[in-house]
Amino acid sequence: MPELPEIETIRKGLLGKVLKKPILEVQINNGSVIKNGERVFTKSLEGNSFSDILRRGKMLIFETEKAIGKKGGKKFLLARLGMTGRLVYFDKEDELWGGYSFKDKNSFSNKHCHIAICFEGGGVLLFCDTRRFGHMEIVDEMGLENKLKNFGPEPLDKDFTLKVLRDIFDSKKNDIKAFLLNQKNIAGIGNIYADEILFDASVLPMRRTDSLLPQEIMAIHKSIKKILKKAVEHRGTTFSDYVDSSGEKGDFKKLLKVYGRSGEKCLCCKLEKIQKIKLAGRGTNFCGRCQK
DNA sequence: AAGATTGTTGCTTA
DNA sequence: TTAAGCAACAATCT
Repeated sequence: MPELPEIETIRKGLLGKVLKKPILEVQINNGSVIKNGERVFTKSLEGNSFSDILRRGKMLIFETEKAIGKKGGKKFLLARLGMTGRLVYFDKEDELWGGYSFKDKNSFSNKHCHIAICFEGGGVLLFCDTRRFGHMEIVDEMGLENKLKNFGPEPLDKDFTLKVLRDIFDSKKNDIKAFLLNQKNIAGIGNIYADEILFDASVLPMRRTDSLLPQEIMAIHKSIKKILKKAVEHRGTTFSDYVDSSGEKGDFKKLLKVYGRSGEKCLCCKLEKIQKIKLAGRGTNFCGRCQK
């Protein structure tokens, strides 16, 4: 599942590949992944280029160079990858991991490849998504502002202090697992890292937020920073589908301590087996001995 | 062959 | 007004 570390890895990879390159054409294989009309989408991109790529939580923001359209103002391409979305870039002559290719007009190699953005010089950015939870969307500055309102703070920013986290906890009463998954509280944490963070902080996922002791909140704050930072350094986790913009897998899977390890022995106490329950509608893995 | 997989939204309820 | 809880979505794998 692409979460903050995976999206950040994709962002950094694409920065060196697509910036400032003129977009020659946009090919659409399956328009249902585009929230705009296909014409608006294509018109906003063709003849334009990307001047920067930003990230907010799990959302990628491609800033375009030129203002296009009567109203004026720059447009932004928003990309959300959902569960199985991929954004892969390759030059025409390259063979790509997973067997994707895009050689000529309307020749998508794979039915799960939905959009191809073709650059001058032969480079192609492909948006693929088997389960189609992902979306792409063109917004103007107002639209972008509205989207950004839905996100809590960026957990790896310096501004995300212990005090900030404490303030977000105020008036919340759900379990800590659901709290971490809610993008309005903190941006970018998904199911894998929520479980890993809580294991690292030695806090049980079903604990109510209003029952947490000050030192437990401190531990959670520390673990959020630690786990996400380490996962970014390892270029994310590939559990099933995730690959980066070059088609490479992430390296963090070998450092997972609870996610995907239910029934196996806890790596910390080496006694208890990792349990799996359902919380906030999601599979939730934890050690009943190490987490309190 | 039914059930599990998860990010996000939108609806209902408190 | 704000938060919690949950179903729905989509396709594939076990």
